[in-house]
Amino acid sequence: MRLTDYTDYTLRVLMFCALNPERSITIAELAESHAVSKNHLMKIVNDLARQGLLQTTRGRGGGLRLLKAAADINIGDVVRKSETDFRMVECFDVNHNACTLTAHCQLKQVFKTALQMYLAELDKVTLADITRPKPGRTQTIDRSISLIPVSEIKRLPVKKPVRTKTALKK
Amino acid sequence: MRLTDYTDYTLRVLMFCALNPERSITIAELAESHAVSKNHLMKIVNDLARQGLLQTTRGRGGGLRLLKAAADINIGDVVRKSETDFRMVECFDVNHNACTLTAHCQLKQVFKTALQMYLAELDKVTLADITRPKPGRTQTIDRSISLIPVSEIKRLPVKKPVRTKTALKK
DNA sequence: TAATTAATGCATTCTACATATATCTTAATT
DNA sequence: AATTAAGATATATGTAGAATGCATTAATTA
Repeated sequence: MRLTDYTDYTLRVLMFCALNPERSITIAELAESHAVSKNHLMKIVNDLARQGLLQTTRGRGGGLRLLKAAADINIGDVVRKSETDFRMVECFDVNHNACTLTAHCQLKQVFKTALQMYLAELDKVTLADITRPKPGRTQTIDRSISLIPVSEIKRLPVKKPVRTKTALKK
Repeated sequence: MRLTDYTDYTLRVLMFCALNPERSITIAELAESHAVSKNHLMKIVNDLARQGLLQTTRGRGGGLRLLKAAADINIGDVVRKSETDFRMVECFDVNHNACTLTAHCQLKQVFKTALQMYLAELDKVTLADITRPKPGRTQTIDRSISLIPVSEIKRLPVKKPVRTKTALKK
């Protein structure tokens, strides 16, 4: 179960803008800072603009700007819109009443509820919440997000090997 | 955000066994009933056996049997073990303290909590819960799970088109 | 009008998941 | 003993969706 990088970058774009509200951000700048392809970011930025979250201006001096206050941008909403689907269990569909007899539909309900809990948690958070510097630290002057290159991240041993499971993990 | 079919089938195998506790289930039977490849199911069954959930016996008359009471099999545990990873946001890792300065790590925390909520919901449910026939219905005699073929399911218009988003969905 | 920036569409690559093939082991029946 | 029915294991192939890349167009401003 994972979210796409697309969603990840979507959030980063928003955060970057929220952290630099006084100026216009270019896609090129984001691309360099996050070590992602400009093209990929363009789609993301474009989607966000269509959603009314970003103002984009072309031409010299152009770039991106948040159209809403960070406190009015809900993370749950953003994730819901950037993920393509939330398919949990691929079970039966309406046109078969077989499922009313089997217990299987109860499973469906279980996952539905779990998903709701997940999203409800994200709904509690706004962009402002996650771009507020943590308390108990002297506020940094430059608030641009500094990130390690994605290329490096991918090499970190975060992921479990693969589904080999030749040996029973104790 | 989605779960794999692997997890889906894992649950179905367990449910099938739970619904037919009195007899031995063969992989061939499961494969036919669920319209999935035998090979795929074999891996699943094998994993479940390694986890100590299933007893498998080879040879004529062999098959599968649950090793634990359905009420003692927790859905959260099953899902945790069958999914390969739960990566939400691909952000920084320990060896970079940069993240302590940025707000980004707060995002990480948000997703971590959301995931916990999700799994906590599944932890409330056991295999017995989801194989208990719904109340308010005469209990069916044959309790084998009847499923429509996966091939058909896949054709149902459950999924959102794709991420085209050429037009702003209102 | 030249330079800078985003918009768009299409093509390509990559990867995890799903499926297939083949061979081996174990056990029961005859 | 031979045969058949079952699972075990390893390897290979197919595939859908995500991630990138490339090329062209449109808008804006100096």
